[in-house]
Parts: sequence; C-alpha cells; structure tokens
Amino acid sequence: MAQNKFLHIYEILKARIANDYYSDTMLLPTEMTLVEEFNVSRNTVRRAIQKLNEEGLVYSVKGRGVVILESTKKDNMYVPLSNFQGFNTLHTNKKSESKSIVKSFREIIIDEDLAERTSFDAGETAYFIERIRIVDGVRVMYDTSYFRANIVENLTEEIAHGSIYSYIRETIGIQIASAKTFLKVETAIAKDMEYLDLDGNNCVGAAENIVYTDMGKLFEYTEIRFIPNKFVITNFAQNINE
Amino acid sequence: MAQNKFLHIYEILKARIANDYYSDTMLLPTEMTLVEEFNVSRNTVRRAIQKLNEEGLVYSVKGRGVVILESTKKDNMYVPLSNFQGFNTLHTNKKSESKSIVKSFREIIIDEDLAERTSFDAGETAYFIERIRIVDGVRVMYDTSYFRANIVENLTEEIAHGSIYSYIRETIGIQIASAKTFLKVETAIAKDMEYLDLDGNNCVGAAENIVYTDMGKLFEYTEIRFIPNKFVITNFAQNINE
DNA sequence: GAGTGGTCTAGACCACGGT
DNA sequence: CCGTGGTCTAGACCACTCC
Repeated sequence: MAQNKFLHIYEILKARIANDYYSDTMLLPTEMTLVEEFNVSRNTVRRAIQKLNEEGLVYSVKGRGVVILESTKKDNMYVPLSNFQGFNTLHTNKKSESKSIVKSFREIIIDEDLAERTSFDAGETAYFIERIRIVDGVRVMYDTSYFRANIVENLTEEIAHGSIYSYIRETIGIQIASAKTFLKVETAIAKDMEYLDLDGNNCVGAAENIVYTDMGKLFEYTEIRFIPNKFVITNFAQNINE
Repeated sequence: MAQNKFLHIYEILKARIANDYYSDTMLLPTEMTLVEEFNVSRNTVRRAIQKLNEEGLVYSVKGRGVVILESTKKDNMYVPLSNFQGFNTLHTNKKSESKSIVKSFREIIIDEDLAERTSFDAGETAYFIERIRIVDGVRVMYDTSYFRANIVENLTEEIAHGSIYSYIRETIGIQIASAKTFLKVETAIAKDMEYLDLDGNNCVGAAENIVYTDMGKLFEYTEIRFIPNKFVITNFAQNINE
C-alpha cells in the first residue's frame, strides 16, 4: 500500500497499461474520469499521469487526451547492475557472481590538473581510490574515484573494500542528493588494458560521475571505464520538437 | 517574456543561481518568500523549483530548504550536435562543417528477425535507410533507420537527403511525441569499418532509438553507430538513495 | 516549537483537438 | 461547439530539519 495517493494511482495505472486493460482506446481515461474513480483531486491524478509521462509510458496531448505508447520488446530486456546508477547489464537469465577488488587507496593533494577534472579546489586533500569490478570472473569495469577528505572523513582501505556509500550514509550521516553523468566511448589507454579483460577490443566506455551531498557540496568525482558489449545505458527523451 | 509564470520564475531563479546571487546561503529563498516576491501561488513557485531540480541545479530537502548545488567546470563544456537528441560533441571553438549522405534507401518487408529488433510487426512494409554523417571531412556516425510505411507514407530518397523529420511534421502532419534510447559500446563489425573513419579503433558507440508519434504509434527504429572520442552523452540522476 | 518543503483539495480560466 | 489537458489560485494538513 503506497502512502502517497498519487503514487498509488500511478502504480494502478501502470499495471493497467501493462495488462492491456486500456488497450482498446489507446487513451487513458480522462483526468475527470480518474478523479471520480479514485475520489481524489484533479491535481493528484495529474501527478500520477506526469510520472507515467516521465517514464515514457504515455504522452499527454492537450485537447485530445493521454496517449498510451505502444510497448516494445525491449521494455523488460535489461537488468540493473548493483550500485551503478543508470547502468544495466545485458539480459542474462543466470545469476552472476560479482566482486570487487581495491587496486589503489591513498590520500592525495589536488593539483591544478585534478582541480580542472574533478571541480575540487586545488590544494585540498582527497582520497584516491581505484577499484576493479569482476563479474563471473571477467574484469568488466574499474572506477577511479576522488572523495573530498573534508567531507568523507577517515575513509580507510577497509571501508573501500565494502560499500563506501553505506559508510557515508550510515556512519558519517551524509545524505546523497544527486549525480550528473557524462558518457563517452574512448580509445583504450595502457591502464585500461592492464585493469580490464578487453578481449581484443581497443576501446572502453567511459562515464564521468559527479555526486553531491544533500548540503549541495560536491563530494565525489568518479570515472568509470568499462568493457564493450556488456552494459546498456537507458535514456528517455520527451518533447523532441523543440 | 515567457508566457507561463512558472517558466518565467524558473528562468529568473536559474539566472540568479548562475550569477551567484544566492551563493551566500547555498539555499534558495523559501517558497513563501518567493510567493511574495513574484505574487504567485505557492504551486507556481513549486513548479519552477521542480524544474531546477530536474536539471540538477538544486536539490530540495524537506524541512531544510532548496539547496543550491555547487557548479562544476563541466557545466558548459559541451556543444549540442545538430539533430541528434542527447548527443553532444566534445567542445570545440571552431565551427564545424557537417553533411550527410544517403547510403541505402529501399522498401523492405519486416521479417521475424527485424520484428524482434524493431518491435514492428512481421510482414509489414517499412523504409530502410542508411545515412552517413560527415563532420569536418570525418565520417563520425551512420544510422540505420526503419520507418513504418503505413505511417510515414511516400517517403523518397530525395526526402531522405534532407530532413525526414521536417517531411513528417510538415507534409504528413504527424507530431513526434517522445523517444527511448538505449546505449552501448560494441565491437566494430564489418559495416562499421566500411562506413566510419575508425582510425584504428575496433569499437563503436551504438545507440538504439525508438520514436513515437503523438498518436502513440511507434514509427521509427534507428540504430546509430558512432566513432570513439567524439561524442558525449549527458545524463542526470536524482534520488540515488532508493 | 518554529519553519521548511511534500501532499492534497476544490475551485477557476485558458488553449487546443476533434466534430 | 464541447471536451480535453495546461496553468494557476488559495487555502489546508503533514513530515521533516534545526534549534
């Protein structure tokens, strides 16, 4: 039972779309109809529908109604991979064994060059961590992280072996707000060859990740580099007509 | 002058954040303060703030306020590339010359295999189009498109040389609703070698694009394959704590 | 306890689509 | 023209943060 009314309605509508309950018309019932069915205000119905729009399940057209988008065969094709936000592994039915090893862990001083890349201040202290992630025996990705030492205090290699985010949330008590990601395909460098099972490929996927605390402070800069043919990143764009 | 009040307020707040007008506190004024300043209802202020949240400029915390996120050096680093939604070229100051050539154009019947990939129906007719995009003399990407013939009627090679989307919008009168994108890094296949200036790289970026009309009909499936080191895809995730 | 953002209500008018 | 979704208002109560 969802606490929020609008989330509850959103879930019901989503299930009905998935079950083809509304498929005859290709339109959702009108907002006023849903207001009467659920006995809520129009605003609440609109918030539920807005969420469906954000997920790309429907498309609202002024004057006509809320159009249900045709389903595709790809809708349930991908499986989320552990912590990595936005990353999904290619579909597999079998369960995967995954573990990670800490390759480097040390404190560093941010120099001019790193200040440019991480948006930290030159001269401040940061933790530098390299970790390799291994799935089913294959080294599929590694990430190079910089954590601001004045925010993530007393980080140790032990903690890096487990979940740094759990430590940040539970021990330090910082809430994580949001992250920005930039994605590229790049020619592999020596370190990629060394850390990854590239299997003949000479390129990697590269994702830059910038993460904020809920105080608005940038506290982590991470570059993830991953092997080809293993990950899918999904995205959804609306209102292509400018 | 923006027509909508909430968009107008959003733009003002965005400008103030960019100008460090609010930087002292790291918090936006409270909703009630903004209600008084702009003489609008609280809902309108909230919609403006919601948009700032969606763009990753601020982060709202219940009980505390609207936190302004630190700016990063990457915020204005990338330049959008023509039509390709979500794609951005790496920053360059010089203007680029770009053109595209149509490599293939024909009508085909969707077979079982294509039905699986495109989510079209097996047996229906579609236009098959391959186009290569050349920027500053370098073949940087090519896309393989399938358009449903019963929606995009009378498509010709001439039209494909120009803008198919202009034809769809202006001549056919169909509005485009939204698109889903799936992104991967893949080992290059023979056709990639043939169509792209891979310059020694043996991988490509691959983006699948599924596009809908505003009637909810899937009408285009396109696979874009692009060379490494040239494009950036930006993404923004919120509420990482599940 | 005071103040914040999150949710929700019950109205109103407008712009657009389809007829 | 009618009905649709889009915008906006003016209230209310709640959950949370911070002192």
